[in-house]
Amino acid sequence: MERSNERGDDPRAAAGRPPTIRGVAERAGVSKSLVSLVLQGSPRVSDAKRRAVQDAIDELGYRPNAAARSLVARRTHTVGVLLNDLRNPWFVDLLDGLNSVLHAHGLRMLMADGRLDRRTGQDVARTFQELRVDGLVVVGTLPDTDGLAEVAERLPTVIAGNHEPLLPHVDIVANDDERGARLATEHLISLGHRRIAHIAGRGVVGTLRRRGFEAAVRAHGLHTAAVVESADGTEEGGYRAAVRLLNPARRTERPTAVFAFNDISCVGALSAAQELGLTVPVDLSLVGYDNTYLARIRHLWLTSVNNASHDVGRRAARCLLDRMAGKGAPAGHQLVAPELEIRGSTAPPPGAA
Amino acid sequence: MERSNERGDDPRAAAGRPPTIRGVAERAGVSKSLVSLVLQGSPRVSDAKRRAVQDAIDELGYRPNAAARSLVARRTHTVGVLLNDLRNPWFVDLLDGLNSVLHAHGLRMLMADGRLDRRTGQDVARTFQELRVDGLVVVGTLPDTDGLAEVAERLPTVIAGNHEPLLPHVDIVANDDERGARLATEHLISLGHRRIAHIAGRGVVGTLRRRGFEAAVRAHGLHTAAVVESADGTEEGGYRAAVRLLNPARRTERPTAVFAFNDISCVGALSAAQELGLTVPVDLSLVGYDNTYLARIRHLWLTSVNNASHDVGRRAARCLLDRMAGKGAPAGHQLVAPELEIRGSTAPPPGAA
DNA sequence: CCCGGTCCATGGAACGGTCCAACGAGCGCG
DNA sequence: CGCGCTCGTTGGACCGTTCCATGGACCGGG
Repeated sequence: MERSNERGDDPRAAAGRPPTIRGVAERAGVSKSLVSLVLQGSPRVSDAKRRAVQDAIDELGYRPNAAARSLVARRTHTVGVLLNDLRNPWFVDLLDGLNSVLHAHGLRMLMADGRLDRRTGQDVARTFQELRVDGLVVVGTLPDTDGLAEVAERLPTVIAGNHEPLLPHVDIVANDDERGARLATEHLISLGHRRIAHIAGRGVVGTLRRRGFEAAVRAHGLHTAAVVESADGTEEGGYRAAVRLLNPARRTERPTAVFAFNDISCVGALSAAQELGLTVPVDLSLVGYDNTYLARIRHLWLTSVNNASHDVGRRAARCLLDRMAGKGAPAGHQLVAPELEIRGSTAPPPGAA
Repeated sequence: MERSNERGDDPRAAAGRPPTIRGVAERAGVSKSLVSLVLQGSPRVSDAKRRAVQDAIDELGYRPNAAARSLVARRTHTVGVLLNDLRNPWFVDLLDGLNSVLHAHGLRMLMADGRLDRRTGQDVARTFQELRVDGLVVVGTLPDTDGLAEVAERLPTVIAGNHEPLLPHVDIVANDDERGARLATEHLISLGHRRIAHIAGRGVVGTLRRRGFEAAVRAHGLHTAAVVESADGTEEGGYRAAVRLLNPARRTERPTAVFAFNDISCVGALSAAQELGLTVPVDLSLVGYDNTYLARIRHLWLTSVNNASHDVGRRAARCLLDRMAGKGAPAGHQLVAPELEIRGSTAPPPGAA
């Protein structure tokens, strides 16, 4: 088929409005019902008419109107994904996992940025509710929990990569942060470290990772030498916490290893170490969390806990599919086992044999 | 209002389906037309009835159905944003800029990941067309250009942060990559560097940045000492290109400065320098592009070209608004002036006075 | 030849909103 | 007192689909 840029003879431009199913029907010389059948791929249509309809669709450049369709079908085949904090790209693998499963079930994903909620006063969850998406996936931490609670009453909802809020019929899928933190800490202990510090993060995830750290040091009788500094999960926060921890004034008590809340604050700690003249991993070992591409950068090459995002995404998708199928199960809480990814930022402590 | 978890007495759960405008009307003892008027904030409604309707809406938890609404109004007040490569978060500021302007005009943004096009065979642009979004913004490079051409014939479309494809009625807004590359290169030249290399990237953006580099070195008569290595815009690619450039075998000819296609490949070059025993910026100066948060990490602290993403986003939004207003102007091509952000990865060359 | 069944095809009633024409009440004015 | 105007409110048409009930053509069997 030739395509022309001149508006005149292009049948697609004939009407000011986009072509409808009636236009297609008229052009193909059939009823709109038949066109509808062709669109659904019904087998009870003769080949001749099917072809005629298909040709008309192509010639007009017809696209079904999702609004009209979902109005009567009462399904949109669309899942809303609420993202937050696009700057911290730990969720990218999670989205891949989500999409692979959802797409296999004929669902498409639309994303919205939850950060904008606060910034501009729009309620993104509400937008998805008005669009009548078939389901909702909340990725990570959400600023506004009240709005979500209301929406989740009506819409199959799953929270992925975070452990809160706990809501009546909302499943939670995340990596086992406490276990991941234990893995990281035990790795340091097994290398021979005795004075280990933790740079903590905020929220439930922060609490869990801190708890895992504390459990591990306690289990090995190292809790008296363990320190925890609070931070906010940013590079700046990690830097400042590390400066406090590595303060040269109390040199003898300085930790030989630091487990940070996430990769980005771990990088902050790395900078602090460098400024204080400490070489990583010779003088100081560092472990991050999330195994983002930051950790994989050669120049940083951080040992980090892989939070199994892809798997979390896939499982979240399956939970959502179950909910959408109408199984009114009580809210579940799935934990996926994280794994430690050992790279160049950890080694035995300075005085080790 | 008390909220209960028991389904029995919650009026919201009365019907299996979500409440409609008729349900609200019935409960408020008015006609559905009046409810509609209240929803639009019409002034020709008595206060008493307005309150009654508002109460009914709250009690039922009513949310207007966007599908029904857009069907008759023939507007969705929604703009589709096609993202690509979520792993490279240079576009985050761009989205902020976009959103600020679009939201001020009563439009909401929905995002979709274009990478999925190829991976799973879904056509995301088509999805937006079926949803009848009012406009489309393409952010960055798109895998499938044919599909876009077709959609752009029907939908007001703007490309942001990339210079292609060139389509009949599609505006392009991006930073002036050629100029940014000149800025970066001239900064190195003014520091005293004479042997300067460029790690090139792919696509039109890659070509433009390379062209800017070449123009600058030529203008200063340094083109005979200039080298260009091809790469793919990844850390790995930057690393490999840098290894080739800094090869110790031809030590005397080694460049004293490298301008990389983007921050991430610049980080790759940084790693290569480190491995070869070169100290940045003492032995080697590095400049990146995009001024992502990578460049701002203390431990990296790269001099980088700020691509003015926020501004690009705002301008793209304005272009789209103009197109949506029906001004059938020919495709425009706006360039926003980038600025150099000088940090710690650049200094005078080793032998400088 | 008529009847029942199969196979394609069709008209029309939803779906949940918006918007327009129309309508009654109340009021001021001639 | 009646006319016209404004104000607040309402019924109904319509948007573009899906789906259901129905219709006609054709065929084989009684």
